[in-house]
Amino acid sequence: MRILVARCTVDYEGRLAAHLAEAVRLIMVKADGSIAIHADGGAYKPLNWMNPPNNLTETPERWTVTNTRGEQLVIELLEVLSDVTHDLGSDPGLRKDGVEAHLQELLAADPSVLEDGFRLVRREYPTAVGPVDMLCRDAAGAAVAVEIKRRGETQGVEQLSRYLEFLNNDPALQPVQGLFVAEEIKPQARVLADARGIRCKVVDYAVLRGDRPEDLRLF
Amino acid sequence: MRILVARCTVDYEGRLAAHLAEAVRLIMVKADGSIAIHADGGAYKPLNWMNPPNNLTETPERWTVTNTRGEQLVIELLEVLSDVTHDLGSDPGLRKDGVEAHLQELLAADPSVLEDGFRLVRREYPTAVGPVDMLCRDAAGAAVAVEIKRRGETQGVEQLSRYLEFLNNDPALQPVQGLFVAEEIKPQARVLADARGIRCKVVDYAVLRGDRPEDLRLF
DNA sequence: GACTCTATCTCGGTA
DNA sequence: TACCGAGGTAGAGTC
Repeated sequence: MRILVARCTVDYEGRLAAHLAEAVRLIMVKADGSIAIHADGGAYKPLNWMNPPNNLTETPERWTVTNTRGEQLVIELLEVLSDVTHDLGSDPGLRKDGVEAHLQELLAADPSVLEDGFRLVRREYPTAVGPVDMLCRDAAGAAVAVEIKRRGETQGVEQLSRYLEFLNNDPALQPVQGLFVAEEIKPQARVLADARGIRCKVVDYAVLRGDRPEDLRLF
Repeated sequence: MRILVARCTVDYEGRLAAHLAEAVRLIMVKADGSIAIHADGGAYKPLNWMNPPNNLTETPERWTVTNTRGEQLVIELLEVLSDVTHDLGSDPGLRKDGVEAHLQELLAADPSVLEDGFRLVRREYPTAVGPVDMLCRDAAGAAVAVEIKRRGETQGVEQLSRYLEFLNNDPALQPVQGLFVAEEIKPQARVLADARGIRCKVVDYAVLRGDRPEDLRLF
């Protein structure tokens, strides 16, 4: 990884046009050829960047970075304050716990959490417009399509609506109800779900995993 | 900005749990207190990060970063290869041209571009499921809900469908037609719009802005 | 390669 | 502050 600190201006032409006026910034060139330009604020996003693969043409005053999609980044170097290179080696990568996939696994393992008497028919139940996260039968034997999200937004309700539209064309299943499950459900998503006759259920990943019994959450 | 290159392990506990095994990485500490940890690949995303405001507790072997939302990042420093600090000063920021907002402004300024006789009722017209980009009346006085995108995809059509569903419940407006406007409309989006009775209109930002007259685009 | 969906999305706007 | 939507979304998985 090459780390440059320099007073510079930057121009990007590609999916849109963007310009950075003169200032001191960090320019990171990674082993895969990617380039990122950071200011001294905002943890996550570089001001400008180019994803690999890139072609870098370098002169002392100007770097021109192009890629195969017709995007171009031009860095005018007015003053280089530092220019160092470190060999970082490869990274073992990030291990995560608590994403939507884990939520799905826990709910599939015990669907009765969603409602008494629920039993799982199939995970990733296929429809013509994509797979439903879970298809269940309730205590009365009626089919229920379950869509699971970490954050419940209107988009997820739309997704479930589409699945229900198709599932309700299957004589072996119909009528199919909808259940929208998330750790957090936004007001607009709830309004839309109500309008579509879809029920909502909020769950807690930590509780499902058994870390914190439900009654302890009162504190 | 402080730039550390170090062999380290990292643990994050917050919106989810994540772990990074031992490796050499770049640790960036910005003036606003934000922290980002980068590997030598992937231009954009740090492996781990903490957004400001943060509280950083530092010992030679361990950094503990916490914020007000109960998130915590712990960095175990096994070997520090470099530790430098640069004063970058403030950044004038990024100027962008060609985003959706600019498209909206130009169309709001002259809705007749969309169709002869169109006049604007209101931008960001509110509904229970979110605001429509523009509500217009056509030459005959009929209401038209307009959704504007840079890239027209099925999602945008779904969005407009949702608005229309609710707008058509308003006796003062109904019947409300839909018009989907974008610089580029994907085939699938067009098919879906047709199926929903929504009209499509392709516009060109440069032409609207007046840079390039329509007839010059033939070359 | 194109399409789909998630994300510790980030970031900006607004009520 | 919370909510909403755009983004050069990026990045991962699937077909």
